[in-house]
Amino acid sequence: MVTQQTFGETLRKLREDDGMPLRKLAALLDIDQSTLSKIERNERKANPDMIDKLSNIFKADKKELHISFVSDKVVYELLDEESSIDILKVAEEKISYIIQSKKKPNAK
Amino acid sequence: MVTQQTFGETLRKLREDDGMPLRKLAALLDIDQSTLSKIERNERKANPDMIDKLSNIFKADKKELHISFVSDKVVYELLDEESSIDILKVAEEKISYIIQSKKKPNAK
DNA sequence: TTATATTTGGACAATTATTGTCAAGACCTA
DNA sequence: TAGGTCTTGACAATAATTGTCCAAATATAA
Repeated sequence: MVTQQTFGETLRKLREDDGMPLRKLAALLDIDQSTLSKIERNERKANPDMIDKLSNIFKADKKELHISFVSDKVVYELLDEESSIDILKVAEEKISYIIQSKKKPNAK
Repeated sequence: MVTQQTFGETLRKLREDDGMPLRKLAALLDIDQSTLSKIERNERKANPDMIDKLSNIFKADKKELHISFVSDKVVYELLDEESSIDILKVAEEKISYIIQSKKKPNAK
């Protein structure tokens, strides 16, 4: 398994592997270059709209980018938590339960 | 394993099992009763300060309440997501990686 | 060195989200 | 009806997020 990196790190790698300057990518994404710089260094959260554009520009898998993006938000929320792994387990149970109830809506 | 319930549902159960009216619990927590009503029905997020008070009032396990509270926030963030389980897995990997790097700060 | 390109930092207003509060309405039980 | 309980919706105050600008810093090349 690949060592997990943040969305920003992923983005920076995509861009640098492509040899594209930050300034140009920012223009393509129609955002300020300082904003993009901050996103790549995890100082700011990305905008979900970016994902579609990024996957087109760099021919990257859209779903992977999306998962990387949202999981970053989750991690950010748990950074100061002690029991973060336990919290994720419980969150997973809750979500599984919600998904299940959607499938069998008449279950009590 | 107990079927997972939301923080609000847990709270309402604690209160009703105790036979305490919402109005009174709101007073003990020093919040408006309409706010508490909304929290119990998951219309609003609870304030983390509530957890200490609740564990004292109902002699409930503070850590469990805390995990229930934070995991709710995570679930809320993933409600509209399709790949929520995948996202949680990735989030867990990222956090494990972060925890690990804290233990061995000189690892590359 | 100088010149040029690139990236980062900090401040700021504008927008959006969250929070606490209130009062009225709905619900229930006697 | 009356009394207690809970819910609803609206609102202002506060806090968080977002996008933008421009100067400072860093890197690259000549």
